[in-house]
Amino acid sequence: MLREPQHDKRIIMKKYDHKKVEKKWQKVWEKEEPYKAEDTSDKEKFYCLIEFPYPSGAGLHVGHVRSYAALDVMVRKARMEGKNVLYPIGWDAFGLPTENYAIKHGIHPIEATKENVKVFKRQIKGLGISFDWSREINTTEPEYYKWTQWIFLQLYKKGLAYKQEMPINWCPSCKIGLANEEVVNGACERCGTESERRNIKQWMLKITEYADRLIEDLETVNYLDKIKIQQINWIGRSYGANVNFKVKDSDKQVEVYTTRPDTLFGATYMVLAPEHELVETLITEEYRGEVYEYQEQARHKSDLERTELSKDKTGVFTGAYAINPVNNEEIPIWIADYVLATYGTGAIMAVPAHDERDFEFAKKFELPIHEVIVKKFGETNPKADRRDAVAAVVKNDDKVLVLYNKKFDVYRLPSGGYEKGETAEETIGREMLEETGYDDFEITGYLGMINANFYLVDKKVQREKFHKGFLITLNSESKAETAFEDHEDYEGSWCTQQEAIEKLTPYGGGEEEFVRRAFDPSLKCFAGSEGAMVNSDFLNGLDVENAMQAMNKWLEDKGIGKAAKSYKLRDWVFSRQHYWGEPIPIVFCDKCGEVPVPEEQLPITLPMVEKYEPTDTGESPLAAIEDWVNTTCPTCGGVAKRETDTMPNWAGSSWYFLRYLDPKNKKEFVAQDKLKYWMPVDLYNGGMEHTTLHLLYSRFWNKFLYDIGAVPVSEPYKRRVSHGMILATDGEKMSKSRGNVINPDDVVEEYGADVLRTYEMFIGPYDQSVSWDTNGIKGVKRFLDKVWALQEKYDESYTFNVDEQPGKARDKLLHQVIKEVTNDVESMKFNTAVSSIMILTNSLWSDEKISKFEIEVLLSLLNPFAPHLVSEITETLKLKIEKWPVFDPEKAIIVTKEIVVQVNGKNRDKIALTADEDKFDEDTIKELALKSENVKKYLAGKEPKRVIYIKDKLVNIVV
RNA sequence: GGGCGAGUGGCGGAAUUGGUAGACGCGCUGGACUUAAAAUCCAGUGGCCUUAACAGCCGUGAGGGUUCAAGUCCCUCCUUGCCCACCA
Repeated sequence: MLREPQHDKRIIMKKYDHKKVEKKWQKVWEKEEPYKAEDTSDKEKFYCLIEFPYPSGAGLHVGHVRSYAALDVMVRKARMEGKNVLYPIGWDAFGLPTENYAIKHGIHPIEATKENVKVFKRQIKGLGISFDWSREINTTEPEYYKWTQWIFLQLYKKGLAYKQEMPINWCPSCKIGLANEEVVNGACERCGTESERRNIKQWMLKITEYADRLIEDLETVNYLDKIKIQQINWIGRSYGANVNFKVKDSDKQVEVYTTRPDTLFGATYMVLAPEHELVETLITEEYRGEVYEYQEQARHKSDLERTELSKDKTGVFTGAYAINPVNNEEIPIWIADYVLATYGTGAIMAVPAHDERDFEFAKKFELPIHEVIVKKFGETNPKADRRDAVAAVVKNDDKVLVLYNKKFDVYRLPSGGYEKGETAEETIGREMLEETGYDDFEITGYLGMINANFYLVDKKVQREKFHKGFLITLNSESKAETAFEDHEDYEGSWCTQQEAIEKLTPYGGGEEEFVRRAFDPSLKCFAGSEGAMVNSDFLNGLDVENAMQAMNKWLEDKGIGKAAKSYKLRDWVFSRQHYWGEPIPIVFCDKCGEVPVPEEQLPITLPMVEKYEPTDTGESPLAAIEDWVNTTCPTCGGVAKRETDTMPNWAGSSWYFLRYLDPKNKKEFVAQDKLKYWMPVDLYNGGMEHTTLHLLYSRFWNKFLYDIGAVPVSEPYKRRVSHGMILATDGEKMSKSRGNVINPDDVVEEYGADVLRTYEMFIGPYDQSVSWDTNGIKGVKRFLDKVWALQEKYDESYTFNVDEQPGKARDKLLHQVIKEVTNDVESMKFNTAVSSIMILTNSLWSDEKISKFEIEVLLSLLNPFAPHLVSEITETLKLKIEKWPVFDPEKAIIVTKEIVVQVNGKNRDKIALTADEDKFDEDTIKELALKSENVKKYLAGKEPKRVIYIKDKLVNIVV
């Protein structure tokens, strides 16, 4: 018998020549510019923004490719869906790396930037990313930074830009100011000399004025949760109160900021930051020497040292006392570097009983600790019998003594109430002896007070107990013989921390808290919100929230303080003493003072200079260019000098998304009609490292521009997403020094841009970091080769029958894949999108002929990922794939062909559904399931209790 | 110390959000083609038991819990990544 020849599926067609094909299509796109956005249109707009790159000498990184390609997939799909797409690109080129490169190689930063941009541009174009190149911008071109300077002037006019003395990091050897990132382990990155702090007058922008809106408006945008949370934490808003403390024997006052005004009765000392301006006027003669010495030390400590030594508190007494306004107690005023000059008022009231830092400080310097808030267990009951009591945590290395009451089956600590005239210590000593019998012990610690509200089973009363805990250490196992007389019901046992907590908790007396505190001393300064006030006069018995309100009201009534907010966010230091940045458009005139440059004189261009090194004085190199610095005053025409500081490189990137809309406009920074059409940005992708600085700065600038009526929306970005890093094959960060860098040029050369793009989409979840896998890329190449080879199977005249199998199944698959790819691309799950296209490809591969519909669907879906290859096949086969395919929801429903039958949740059988599957209803399927031989075996004659049916999925029989 | 995540085969990772765990890809094994290799094609591939098949048992960091049913929800713990870090 003649066997039918098996059809040969090997790729015998001429191999796909990526070099030729990709170059060809890149030329076509260069010439025809199909990716130009229309300035205005009736079409729905889609503004898709990628963080523009810093054109460094290192060239494009595979990490750039990941996000550029991802958004390229989204915009190519959007275009196929008929949207007017804006996907622009530009260069964020001001900044230190280029300046350092220029200094090192003697090349002007302008030239260096040009070179780097050229490389980046060639690389990006070689990837076939569909940027609208007609809108390319560069932050270092005067036509661009003219408007950066213009925005600065607007900020200045509104009082949001001001000059102030600020400490900067200073390298005494290089004689330059250092950016934070240039200080490595407290030393200059370049020469290794230890850096110092110097005060220099700096331009500042009042971003703190926008802090509340920067938090609140996050509710109106769609950012990843982790991005929102990071921004909120960075801004760090807290609510509390400012309180004025009078200084004893003086007319001076010290204002402190606290988030816990409710604990004011527990303030037993006060601490000022060493830099606090009042320190000088407060110190008494006796302590002057010590204070000065401490201040001097603090000045030389870098931030790093200050935090590294965070556990070990340091400080000195000033000799002065303040008066606690609530109880008129005299409290000593100290200075310590654990208090930051830049946060709050630079001074605190210390409540050592309820703040861990204050607690450590108080322990070290033996300052008093007053408990004013106790942790609460159970709900307060007004009818409860109120008692004061003490409890003992008898602890040896890692075990504590727990008593068991046989009669009532409860566990307790040795404890009891006071007898007349007893101190707490005497009570605990007596109870120890009575309940445990031990007679050779010491009190080695106090564990604080708790407030327990519970039903006492042994006495049958509702009780509210104010309970003090003491840590007890046994000196020996010695026991008194008579002790157990009254307590024969008790039996002691040694328990681990966990055992003790588990045993004591059911009792309801909260004694387990003492055990926790015995093992973790930091818990002693309880400061939670579930507490009750004690030792606090008019606050006693209140919960924390009410106590805070009551205290705030009291402070306001007495004029001593008032409710206040504070932020971790500081104003933005906007000056740099460097050459390669936008000159700040301000002039200093002897007569008129600080004068803004009139708008019509913009841009203030950077002069060409020979040397870019900062000067010995810490001024920008611009200070040395006399014919640039010396100018005339715009107001009086007299002699004046230009500001020589430049802007940080965050400046240009704070508004570039606006300039893309109208990059060549000479009259305005952007025309209003274009802003109205395009803003806000629909999708903005960037690295997590820019979440706190760039993202916050640009939101701030946009809000400011909105306030002055220059832009139409308050929030610039509708949706913000973030890509994960691409790590080297060893799982480490790619770096030159490790020698593990993958250069995209090499990959494009060997495999082609389409393979690189598709591989990076397939490599893993877009928002997670992934390691490069040299083998993985081969799999993607095979996949694209297979698509290429499918051309051979294409038969224009072939169609398949959708009413009969297998045509029906194929039709279903096509719709399912369209659905999955459509949804996955929208939710940026590119890896599973590629996987779905692979499944379709494999399915088509097993057929001898492919219809027009099939190949068009495949190529349409693949086009955003591998546009060169798809364009080439489309042209060769004379196909049309201009539109994104649409799925039929009916057909795209995934119905499994089998129903799983479980017995007690374990898979036991499957029921195959035949062609007329629609006929099967619930009862039929349940019946079929019960008839199954295998099911019968497991039922073993028993009657099923319940039969659960999940449509099209499974039957579970419960016995 | 605080905040946010993550833990699934030999590897990268899927899982319609509580319903057949391991899609897709890599790697590996066997076969076809070849003088041979590469490339390509076909088949298999979580572990254990088994010559093999059938069947079975185990299995999503560990331990408990909720449920007819848990990778998915709840509690405790372990490991790990990133960001911030004396913020009163």
